[in-house]
Amino acid sequence: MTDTLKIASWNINSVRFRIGIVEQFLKNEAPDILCLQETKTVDETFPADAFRQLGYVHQVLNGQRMHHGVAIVSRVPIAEDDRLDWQANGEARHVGVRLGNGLRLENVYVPAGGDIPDRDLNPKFGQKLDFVERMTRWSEGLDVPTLLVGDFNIAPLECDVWSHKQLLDVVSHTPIEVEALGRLQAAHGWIDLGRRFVPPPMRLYTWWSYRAKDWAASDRGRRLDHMWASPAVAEAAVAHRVYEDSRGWLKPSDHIPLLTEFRL
DNA sequence: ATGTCGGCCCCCGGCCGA
Repeated sequence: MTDTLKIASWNINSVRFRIGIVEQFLKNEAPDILCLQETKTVDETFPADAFRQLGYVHQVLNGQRMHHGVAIVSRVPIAEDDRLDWQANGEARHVGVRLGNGLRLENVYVPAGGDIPDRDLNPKFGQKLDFVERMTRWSEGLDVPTLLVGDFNIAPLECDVWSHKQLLDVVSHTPIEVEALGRLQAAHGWIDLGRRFVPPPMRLYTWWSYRAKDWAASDRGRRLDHMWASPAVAEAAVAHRVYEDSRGWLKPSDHIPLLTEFRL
């Protein structure tokens, strides 16, 4: 008997403000597990009941006041929850769990990194690079099948952005970030599921700025969100897609959900 | 350079971070 498992990841930009579209997404797609980033709430005011009513009774939260915050909600049991601080400053940017089948699921919100791509002029950029470096050290020591998902805030490939040339100096697509992300990927042999299923040079974006007059018409997107799998886990992935519809919904997040289906 | 969001509060307009 084969068992399918559908896992979603979404930077929601305030889970309380957008709980309505989260419910809509869960009703439409019925993933087994949803990983959220930028929940922007402490755990006490996380909309736990709304998720419970849709069957997502297993909830592992790592929230904080005002900014950041991550969560995993699930219809299947999750255990051994873990919260790592890859920035060493107390911000809530990671939560990990283990599934019943042994798979580890790690949900991360990498710092955006500010506007200036220079760690001397902009400490936030340095913190972002240091965060990715700590993830790299962590990846080197990984010895369990793992799925790493979330908002990495880096679009590595030329076809991951609307204009490679115009974004070379824009934080999220600078060579220094792309190289750091490359070292992270190599540290565990991570398989980029997005590009396994939508290979270059195909267009694949997960984020469109709120500042565009018409996000769909200008289509100035970036692929900032990712799902990376250990090699053995990637073998079990049978489908992957992004849910672009939700960017056009009322009061949307600027990010869209990613979905991967596994046959285990 | 701009644009638009959500959340916050010496409470509702002006910031911060994205």
